[in-house]
Amino acid sequence: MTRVPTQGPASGPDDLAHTPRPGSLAARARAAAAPAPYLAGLNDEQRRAVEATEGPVLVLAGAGTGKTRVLTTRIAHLIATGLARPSGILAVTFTNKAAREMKERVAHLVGPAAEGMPWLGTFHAIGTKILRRHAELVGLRSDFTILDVDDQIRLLKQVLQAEGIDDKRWPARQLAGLIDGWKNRALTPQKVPHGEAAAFAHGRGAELYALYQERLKILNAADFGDLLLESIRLFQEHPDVLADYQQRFRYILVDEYQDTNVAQYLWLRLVAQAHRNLCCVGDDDQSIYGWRGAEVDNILRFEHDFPGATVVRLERNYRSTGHILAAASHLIAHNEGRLGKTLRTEDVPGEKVTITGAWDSEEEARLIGEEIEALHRKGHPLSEMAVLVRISAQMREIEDRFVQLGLPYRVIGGPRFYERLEIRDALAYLRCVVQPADDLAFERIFNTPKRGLGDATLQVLHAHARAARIPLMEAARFIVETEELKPKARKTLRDLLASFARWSQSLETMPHTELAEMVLEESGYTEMWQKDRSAEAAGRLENLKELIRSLEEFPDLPSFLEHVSLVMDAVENDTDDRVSIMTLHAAKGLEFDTVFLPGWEEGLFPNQRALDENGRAGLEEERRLAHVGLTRARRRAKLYFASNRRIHGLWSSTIPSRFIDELPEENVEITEAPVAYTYGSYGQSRFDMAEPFRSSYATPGWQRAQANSAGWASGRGAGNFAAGRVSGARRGGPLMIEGELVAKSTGTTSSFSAGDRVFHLKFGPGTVAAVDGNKLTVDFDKAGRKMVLDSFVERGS
DNA sequence: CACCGTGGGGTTTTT
DNA sequence: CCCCACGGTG
Repeated sequence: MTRVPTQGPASGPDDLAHTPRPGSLAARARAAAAPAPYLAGLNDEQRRAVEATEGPVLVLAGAGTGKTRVLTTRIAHLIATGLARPSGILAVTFTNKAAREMKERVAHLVGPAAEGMPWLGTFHAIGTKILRRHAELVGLRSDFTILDVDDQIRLLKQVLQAEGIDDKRWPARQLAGLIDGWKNRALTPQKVPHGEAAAFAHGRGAELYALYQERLKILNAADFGDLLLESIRLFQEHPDVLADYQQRFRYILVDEYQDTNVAQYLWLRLVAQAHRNLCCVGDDDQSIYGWRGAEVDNILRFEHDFPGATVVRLERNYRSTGHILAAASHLIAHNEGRLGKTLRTEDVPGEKVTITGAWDSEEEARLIGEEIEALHRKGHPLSEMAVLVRISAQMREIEDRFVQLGLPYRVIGGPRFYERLEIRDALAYLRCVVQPADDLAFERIFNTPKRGLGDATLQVLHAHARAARIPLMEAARFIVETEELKPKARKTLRDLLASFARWSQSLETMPHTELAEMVLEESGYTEMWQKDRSAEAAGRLENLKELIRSLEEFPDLPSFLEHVSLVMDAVENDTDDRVSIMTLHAAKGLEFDTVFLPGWEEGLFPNQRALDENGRAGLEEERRLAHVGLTRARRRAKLYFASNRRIHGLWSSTIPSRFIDELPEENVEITEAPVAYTYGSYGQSRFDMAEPFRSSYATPGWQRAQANSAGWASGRGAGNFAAGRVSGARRGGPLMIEGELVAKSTGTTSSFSAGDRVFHLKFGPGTVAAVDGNKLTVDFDKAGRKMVLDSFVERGS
């Protein structure tokens, strides 16, 4: 158990603040030793982390201990001392926001010298940059497209369909999840463990994964996982390329190391091998992305993986008051798998963490609203308050209440700008203009707005595209010259193709913002929303305008699209005074004066599913989440639990979270139970007991949770054995994704000649009258003379 | 081909 | 309870 001094005597005036007062002993000593201005104000450990430039370094930085400051100062130090040029430093973050922030802060410290830190960015951005330079070595072209999750699922659906797998029983989404997980662990299709592959479509998981990868290569596309996985493959298969980057990156820094997954770890290890100047900063107690493939083990094993590593612990917290820090530290001390840090603060004890029980979630929302209004009346800005929830579904009730109260709020996270329907449609148009071979983009918009081109038309396009191994739009160009489609569809499609050809031509001659506007206008996309009478339409039009506006910040369309596919968030400059509402996950890295934490109930938090699926590890991750939540607060942390909550529409009674039991008595204050609550005879907790603090695992909460999870487990997992292989679905050579029409043509030359007897699926038997490239004029026995594509006929008698 | 009704399923989320 | 995706109908 970690002991946390909450109000011990301050050890000296210098410890009270980041910056020693000028003239103080410490300041004078520092000035004498090394007058580098950027080092001023660092505490001893922070300074050690900055100055230990050589060899592997692990900085264990607890919440609020100045982690970003250490990273940025370290970069400044490397540049200022001449140890490295900006281009010789590799600095990796997880989010674009973190990358942006780091860039700004480095620039602030070292001025224009930091310009051009070309290798500061997210894992994925850096992976992309490297891949584009050597794309041909991994079977891509340098202009490969990056697929988002939507595209990925659409593509997988096609693969499943082609393989005759019922995507009801085996959803593409699920397969996408599996593949994602495999990629996170750097598993290529060949390396997927047999047992795991068996979990999908009767053991065909790995095979489908392989087929998906083939399709990606054909489309000249990479998904997010590939950005890393393919660069690993590049490094492994081309040691000369790897050696080049190893030499280039003299110093490597990694932020949020606890969030790295296996692929990222392998990638780092490859790149860091030569100089071994790898500095990882992280906090094992803030690892909350295990479900997404993050491996806490990476940080726990650092000293083992990089022998001789310097380990620096940053334990002085500059953010929270004593009570909050003590509560958070005691809570996290219940975890076993941790490196262990003892957070200290020299701040005042401050207010105790409050715990409030509500009758139901509605009352909980009401109490939070009232508290916020009370604080606001006392002069606390709303922007310094946040409500942090475990799952997004909790937000609506809170929002409803805030709306009723007229309390301004903003939801952080949620569907992001570039994920909105209208934005993705607009982007798909632009992708088609820039990259006519982008099949997934074309499919997305080819009937948006509705222009009468439906599934039937799409199937015809697909059939020819596959047979001829050409992109959809190219296939369409052939098809509109024949009579495969009904005249109406043919004309519509021809017009659409003509538009795209025109737009693509304007790429060179027209400013890209104007072009984008023109595309949306002429395609009828803008008009579609103008005509729409629904409530969202106006907002969508606004968003489209915003999209055009943001285009101005880029030199051309391709660089804009690259940015979008890697950076899914748009920068918010909302400076209004509003309360923030977000999930605990979204809150990592942020801080507020007052933090409201509703929903601390068994089943919700810790989340039942996390417990069911990951047992003890799941529980520990939930506890880290609780720790993250508490440590977001500077002055006030307010916990809530409800005795009744609606889960999937059904009311059920709930009991307080075991995490509440794990908070030390002396740091919390149980606020007056609201009247309604005393009527409830639900779930005993320490709130109605004489002796409140017993072992957590003996509480009714724990026992009930156990009972529940047993019940859940037994109710699951039956059935799933009937998918069967659809008979007749053939699988051919590597490029035969679908066992349909036999590929005979590569696009322009036909193997048919006049007089051949042929059979067409739609028109029946006939005789070839003339051949023009891949187009045939056929006299059909029943349908008369038609112009068709050779890929739609078979040799017949 | 478009619309509407039903049914199933429903953490957390970045890149 | 609420959102989505699919299947049937006009």
